[in-house]
Amino acid sequence: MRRDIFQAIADPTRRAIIALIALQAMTPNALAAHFDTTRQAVSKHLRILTECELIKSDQQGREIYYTLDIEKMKEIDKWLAQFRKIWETRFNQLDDLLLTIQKKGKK
Amino acid sequence: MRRDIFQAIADPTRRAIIALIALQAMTPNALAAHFDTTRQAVSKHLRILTECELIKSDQQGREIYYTLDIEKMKEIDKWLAQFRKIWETRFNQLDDLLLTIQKKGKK
DNA sequence: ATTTTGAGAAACCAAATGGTTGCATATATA
DNA sequence: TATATATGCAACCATTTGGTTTCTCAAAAT
Repeated sequence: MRRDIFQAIADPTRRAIIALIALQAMTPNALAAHFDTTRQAVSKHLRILTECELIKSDQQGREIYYTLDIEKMKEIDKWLAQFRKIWETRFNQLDDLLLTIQKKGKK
Repeated sequence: MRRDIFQAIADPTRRAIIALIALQAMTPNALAAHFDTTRQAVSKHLRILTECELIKSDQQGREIYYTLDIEKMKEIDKWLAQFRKIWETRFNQLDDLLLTIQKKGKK
């Protein structure tokens, strides 16, 4: 049973859940209303998200509010950093190329 | 058969493949040498990565070089943007808080 | 006190996943 | 020309995944 952020965000429903609770804490019932699945299925997604610490739960009476742990989301960003370095370099290369073309046009 | 970038990067072997060919184009054989699996298994990963357009192939004789399509990687970054907005705001809030504490200490 | 509501856990199921082995094919090399 | 190498594809398999239904439990509401 792999349980890392990348596996967690692989499922579209889980990505939608993340996007929803990023805006405000929500209960499983309220979340389930947004999807074409049972509350139990949503609960399973919440368990997976909890296990990889992307979300936290906060019980209030018989309701449980789930909130996003934005810090954990940064881990995806961290992994992306190595590639961002590349695409920024490429962008600069394109920039240089455009500059060269411009110079040639002027002379 | 879902086939999107998020599902593609869910597998650790595929993430490793992406990281490797980000540095330089590689053949399936060369890639397989880095993992504890058969070349065929790596080939299947390459097919999945190709299907979601994260990589491109470039045949040279009997060898096939695979390269990363860095543009596609930006799509992950685009999805992250909505959350980056949040964590930057939170960071600013913390910043404001620290500033307030500092001011209180001085008066 | 009884009923309703919100939620998680267990048992089950079909489909997807990641791997293997064996095979076919095209390109290099002897 | 015969052989070795690089690759992709198909068939198969065990495990994981995402869903369902049923059940239990605790907290509100009646």
